[in-house]
Amino acid sequence: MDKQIELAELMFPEIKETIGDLEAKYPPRNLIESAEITRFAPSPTGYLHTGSLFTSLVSYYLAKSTKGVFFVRLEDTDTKREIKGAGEALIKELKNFNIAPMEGYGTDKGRYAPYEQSKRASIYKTVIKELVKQGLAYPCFCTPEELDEIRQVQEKTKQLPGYYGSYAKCRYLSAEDAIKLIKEGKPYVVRFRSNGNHNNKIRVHDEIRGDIDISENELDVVILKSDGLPTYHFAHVVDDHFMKTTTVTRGEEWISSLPIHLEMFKALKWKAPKFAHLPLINKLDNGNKRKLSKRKDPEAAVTYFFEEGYPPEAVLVYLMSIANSNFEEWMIANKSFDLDKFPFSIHKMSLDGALFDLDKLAYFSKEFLAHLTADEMSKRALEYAKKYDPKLLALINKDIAYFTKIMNIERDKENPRKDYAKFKDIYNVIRFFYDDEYNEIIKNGYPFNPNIKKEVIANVLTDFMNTNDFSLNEQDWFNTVKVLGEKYGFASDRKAYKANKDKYLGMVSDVAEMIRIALTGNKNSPNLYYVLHILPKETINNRIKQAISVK
RNA sequence: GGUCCCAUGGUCAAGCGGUUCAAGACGCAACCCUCUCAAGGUUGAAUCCCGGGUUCGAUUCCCGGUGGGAUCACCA
Repeated sequence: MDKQIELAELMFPEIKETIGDLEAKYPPRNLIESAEITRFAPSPTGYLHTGSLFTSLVSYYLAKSTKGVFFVRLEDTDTKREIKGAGEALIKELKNFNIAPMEGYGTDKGRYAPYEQSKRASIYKTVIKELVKQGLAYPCFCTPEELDEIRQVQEKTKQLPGYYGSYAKCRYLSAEDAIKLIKEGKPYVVRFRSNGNHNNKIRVHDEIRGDIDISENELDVVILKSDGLPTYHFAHVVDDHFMKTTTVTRGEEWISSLPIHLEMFKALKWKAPKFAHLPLINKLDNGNKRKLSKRKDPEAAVTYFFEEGYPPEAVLVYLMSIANSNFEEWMIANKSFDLDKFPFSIHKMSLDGALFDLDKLAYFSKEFLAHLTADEMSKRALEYAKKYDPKLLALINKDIAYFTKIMNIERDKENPRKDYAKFKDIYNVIRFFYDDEYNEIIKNGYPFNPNIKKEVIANVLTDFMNTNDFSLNEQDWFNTVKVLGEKYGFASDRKAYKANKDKYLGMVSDVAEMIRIALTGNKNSPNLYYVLHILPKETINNRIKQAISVK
């Protein structure tokens, strides 16, 4: 036993604290019993993943709905894959979605600091030192080649792969031999000594899946890498213990390593937190469902939503509709997009992974954008354009009041227009309002109906230009269009036209189309009445003249 | 391949042994409305993976199969 202590001292001479000291340093939280402490623990290896956003959303609202705490911890122990600045970017993106951590990394709050694992090395070592003393962890000197060999043998003989039992050579090394090897300067990792048996089944409870039967862990997993940093398995156990996490929320892919974590909690005599393994968000690929992949799917990174100009609120609402399917009905019943008011329940989570549905996102997004005021819409569009859409920005910058007027078209109605699912859509819909863009649109001609004679079109448009009354309300104005049409042989309504097609050149919709094409260069546009009231009168006349002259 | 998870329409899903002709939403189709479009309204097509049990009765419970997913690193 003395030898064990000697070994531990040799491995961690700088560590003077004990686990007891740490317990004193990180006392229990002072919260009501039902409060859930959740966390988001990303590694800074890239942009925020849509799946991570989903997990964060669930974690955040689990904490919020129980008056608990949602904190963020940076899992930056993989120095090889780490991308500089990714941690800050992750937080920024999270905050953009209004999922602001209440504590930890990215905030100035939290008494369980540090919240970056790279700064917690001494904590992990303190725990490992004690584990070594107790013989529950040991140094392993096996080389990658040796490990490879073991695996090959196991594969050939169809045995459970991994470092365990008789394959775990170093677990049988005496403390003396280990001391000798360390003194010789042999590089090593630290492994956890498992007492489990793969053939034993244990029943564990998952907050959203219920009971799961899994095999005990038998592997002597690495807990401290040769670079002195812990592996995920160990860091998770230590951090979630000392940070007092009550429910670990993470992706389903972690279920298979749950036995490892559970065994470590047990070995350390710590109470394990509850676990909630969330379904993965999938994507249909060639008829097969698969995990949303950062490499293949643009929507896997949340930056995609920013670039396209989906409002974060809509993304969140969509994600919530996946998390709690009753949310959608609640949202409709309460006419509210406010997730904070929704009674979220982790127990209503679906068990299998949803396919990411951009159509549905677009639907929520249209709803959301349509219910913004024109000023809000305009402001947000400007923010978006500044970052991602220079063409749109150029238009907005000409005259923001003009742009806001355009955004206001039929916005205050009971059923507002739903032209935009994302800010990226705006440019194409509204560019005809600007002369340069208009000229660009008509460069290749006007899409006038070839069945109507050019001079008829010219006559109608000229007459319209000379007689249009801008002071009328929408209904009265349109009646004047009907009258105008009748003057040139167009039926004033569909019924009349259908009843006697030979008698007419067309109907009022054909007249409206002429005006529309002259004014916008397009066959489609928002309600003409509003277009006429936004375009300057001079512009209207110029465009009509231009349309007539070009033919 | 071993292990684990999952299985209701194209998608998200209600359902939790017996009035449900199996909700609702998105999408799709048709029609209505309509100056076009975006909407809005109405209607419609479309689902319980298969096979055994248990039961008077299974979409619902159990078992097996099939299918899909996840995981098997000094990555998280």
